Amino acid sequence: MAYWLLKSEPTVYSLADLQRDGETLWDGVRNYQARNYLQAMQIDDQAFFYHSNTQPPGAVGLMQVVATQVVDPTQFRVDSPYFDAKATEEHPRWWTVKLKFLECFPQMVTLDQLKQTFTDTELAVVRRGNRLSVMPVPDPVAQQILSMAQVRA
DNA sequence: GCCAACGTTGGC
DNA sequence: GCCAACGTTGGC
Repeated sequence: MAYWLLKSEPTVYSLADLQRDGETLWDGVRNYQARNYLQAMQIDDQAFFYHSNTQPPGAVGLMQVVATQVVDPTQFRVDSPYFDAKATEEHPRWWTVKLKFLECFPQMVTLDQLKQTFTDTELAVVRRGNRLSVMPVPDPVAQQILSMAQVRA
């Protein structure tokens, strides 16, 4: 079982939204490196929900992968901001995963805490200027984040 | 609101 | 295929 970190701006889609919905399709990712990570995800992998563009930013909860290799439907919708004219039903360009809510951390693990604890090779999100919205988290790093969040690992 | 980082686009 | 211009992300 692997761990990941997924960013979302809470004004767009927050952990509270996921808690309400139960599960969600993580659609709209339009970056090839992020897509490749999404394609590498396996059922039962877990992902940290990271709130970006907030004060403070940080990891706020945990999700679980419940469906993999899902074709992102927004690429075909002309009225969607994620529409991609080069994608066809026969040859889609963008895949994603479905995630379910697992838990909301008793306390947020802030970016500041993450920066104090990990190097940018251990955890890419702490690298200055990093814009990648989907990234792997090595298992020992994930265990440590869980303990910082006061969640039993 | 500013701007660093960096991916994408398009002219050549 | 190079690279300047541009657009976006996201911390500060």
